[in-house]
Amino acid sequence: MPKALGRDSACSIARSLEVLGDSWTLLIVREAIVAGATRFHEFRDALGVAPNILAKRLASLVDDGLMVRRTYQEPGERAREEYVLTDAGRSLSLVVAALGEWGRTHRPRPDGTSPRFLVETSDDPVRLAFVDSRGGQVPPERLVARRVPDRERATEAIS
Amino acid sequence: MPKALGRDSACSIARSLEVLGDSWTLLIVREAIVAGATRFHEFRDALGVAPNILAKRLASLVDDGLMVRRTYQEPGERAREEYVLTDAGRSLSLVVAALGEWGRTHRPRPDGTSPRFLVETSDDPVRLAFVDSRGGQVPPERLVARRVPDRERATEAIS
DNA sequence: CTGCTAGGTTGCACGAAGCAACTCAGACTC
DNA sequence: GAGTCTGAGTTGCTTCGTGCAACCTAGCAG
Repeated sequence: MPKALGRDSACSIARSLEVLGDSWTLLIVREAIVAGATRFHEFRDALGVAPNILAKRLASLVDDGLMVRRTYQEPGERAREEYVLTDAGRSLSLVVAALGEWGRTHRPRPDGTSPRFLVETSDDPVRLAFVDSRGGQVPPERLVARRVPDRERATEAIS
Repeated sequence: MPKALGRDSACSIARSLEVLGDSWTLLIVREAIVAGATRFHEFRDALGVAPNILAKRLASLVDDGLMVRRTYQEPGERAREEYVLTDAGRSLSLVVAALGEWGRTHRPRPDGTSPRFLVETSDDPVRLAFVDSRGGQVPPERLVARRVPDRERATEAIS
């Protein structure tokens, strides 16, 4: 976690990375989104992460509002803890999908696996794409990037 | 950088994070994509990163094939180094855009700025979206995630 | 009352991050 | 031709987070 840009940079990417900068965090989120993991041991077994690190990361995710910690109890079992994604956490699926597509394309492995996102009702696989205001897809080569104040979007919508 | 999943995990996201896991790396890429930065001092001044860290990150980016280091010389100047994104580096725009949208939505700031991607010819702003095989947009709530072997995509295309 | 399992906590060792200071080489100034 | 400015780093030191292993605790099973 870089200290200089740190906690409340004006840049939205820096603010995202403040929460997600640690790579375990994104892997935990990936596991929750893709595999539906909710329990401590599911994350630990799937990722091979040390328990102290996992505890700290899960606590950060709860602090940052990406997950909620809930106590639940199955019949005949004792009370357990589970970690469930919030809306903010679930909406990281765009980031997870982008990372997955990039890794699959630019770091290919013959035996690789990737999270794929499918339409719930039809199992139709989906991709990530840039779309313009009329809903048409635009290839990345035809784009330019520019840093813009966030408020301009509201102004745009009004004017 | 997590050691356990580390260098050549079967998961494409873990492989992406192996390269991008350090948050400085993504901020450097962001700066190159959004601001078009190429020179050492441009990155240092924009990000406030310590020069030893920056030198190490840039070297990693070159090693990993996301950037190339080139010597150039402007007339009347001595030879300088510049760092230019490769295709692999430029295609991180999807990841950068996803992080920017997430930060803008879930970590809003009144004085925030975000990188926006615009269509080169028309200045029309674009968004990131999931699209199905027919090019229609699908909201994230209607998706399920599943881990799938990468090869199945090739098989899909054939069958 | 012993073991088993889920969900952690504690205690070190080591490597990376952060900061400041220094280097080096070419061009420009006087 | 001595000083100086500027870009592009390197070196040294300190501190903080990561990784590993070991330990702890609550409940249920036998």
